[in-house]
Amino acid sequence: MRAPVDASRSDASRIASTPSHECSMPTVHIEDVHRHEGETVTLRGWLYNRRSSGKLHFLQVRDGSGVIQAVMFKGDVDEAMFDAARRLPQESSIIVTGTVKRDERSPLGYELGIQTLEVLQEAEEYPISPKEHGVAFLMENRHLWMRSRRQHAILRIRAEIIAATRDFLDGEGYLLVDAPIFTPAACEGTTTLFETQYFSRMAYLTQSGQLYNEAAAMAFGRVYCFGPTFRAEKSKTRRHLTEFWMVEPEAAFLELDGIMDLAERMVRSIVERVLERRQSELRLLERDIAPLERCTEPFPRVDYADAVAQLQSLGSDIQYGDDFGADDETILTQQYDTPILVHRYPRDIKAFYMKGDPERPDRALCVDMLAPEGYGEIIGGGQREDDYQTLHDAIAAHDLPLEAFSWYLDLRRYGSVPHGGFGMGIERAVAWICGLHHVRETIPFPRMLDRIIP
RNA sequence: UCGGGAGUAGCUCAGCUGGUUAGAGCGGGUGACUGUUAAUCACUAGGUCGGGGGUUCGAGUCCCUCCUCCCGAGCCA
Repeated sequence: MRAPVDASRSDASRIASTPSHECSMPTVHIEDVHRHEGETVTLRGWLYNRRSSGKLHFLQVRDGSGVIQAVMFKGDVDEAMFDAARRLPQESSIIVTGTVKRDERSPLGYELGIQTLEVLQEAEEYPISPKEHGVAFLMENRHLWMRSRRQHAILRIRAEIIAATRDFLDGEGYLLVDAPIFTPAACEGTTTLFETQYFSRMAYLTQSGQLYNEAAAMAFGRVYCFGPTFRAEKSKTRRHLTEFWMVEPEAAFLELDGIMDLAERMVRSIVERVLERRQSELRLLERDIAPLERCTEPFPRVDYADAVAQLQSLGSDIQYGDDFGADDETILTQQYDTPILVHRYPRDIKAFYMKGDPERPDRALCVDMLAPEGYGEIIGGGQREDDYQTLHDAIAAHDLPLEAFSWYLDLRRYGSVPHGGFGMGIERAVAWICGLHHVRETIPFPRMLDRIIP
């Protein structure tokens, strides 16, 4: 669909020299131009930036797959086209046809010698200029900020991490069985839930697919769910979103050591795949990849009590029984080169469904994976309580409504087995792997305490 | 929710102990330039100093209040 032409507006509408967007020349994506050296091709995209030098214009053209410099010589095109190109605003939508030329001066290695330029829409003055901007302004313009190189790199790595995660779990024999988003009650009593009207009653947005995953694991053995989760906590930190994506594998007959093995192998395979396929994106983000490359080494497994003792010797005032503060996590992970697995936290600070450690009854068979470089917890999981009466009592002790959990208790009545799993927060994993300061850039449209627009 | 910080041109910021007509760079517009890489150079337009109230001869500047955003804590993935 072409925008209506305003005859009074400009030269731009007059320079259209091709009758349609389906052009006679082969239309290619910028990421593929290296396969068309010497050929005349058509690119469709947007004007990323422009520089001029008298009788030639350098148009940076982007099409989502990459950016290429298209060069227009005054002698090669008619005067109206040359003049229109000179005044074409940033982010105008365009179709350019020209010859692909190898050029050592180009970062891409190739340039396009322009023969024709068609303007689909002359953009209004674009708010994001190729200069510095503040985070608040960029977040307000997130729908446009997505067009920038840096955001492309991050969101491509996000997609790679998601693909790598799914490929890993599929390869391990785990079946995708997604959990619902509307839920009747809390999965974990502690966290604040978003309420929503569900016809004549209230419902809540899920904060974890785990309970449903346990049902699926009893049906299929090894399963995972992958979807958005919601936390209505008033957390304002660089690690928190109110809507975030989580992948949660869960398996029957999987006990704590197996859970830790699975988490470690999964994270390693994700990191290796990003290092293998997203080198250029990591480079653009100026990510130091040395810490990522060390993830091929085994991840240390640290007992909670040993971690507390270690923290105390490093000057923390943490006491046995406390959860780690943000500083504690940072100090602890700085002692290691790889992610670490901290296991067997006190039961009192963990959710009701965690299974107790038979050897140390005050502790749970649970594990958190803490990323290095101060990125904190990226995985939390553990073995689930599989005894009917113990679970029943735990639900009651946490003041949770038993009737809402009757189906969950059924899983302990009909062939209960030891089982467990974990959840990995996608955005935290992306922030760590990309080396970002804040998770808000790791998701296309972040939802935070004070931001729901755009 | 608590503790700190910030709101001045489209953007990034300067503006001193209150003083006359509020500045710069970038971006926009106009012009110059045949290899620019956040191009450069010249000229030019652009402001309810976050909103409201107060103190004062006089407020961008001081006080009160509200709003928005940033950083950190708690909680968590």
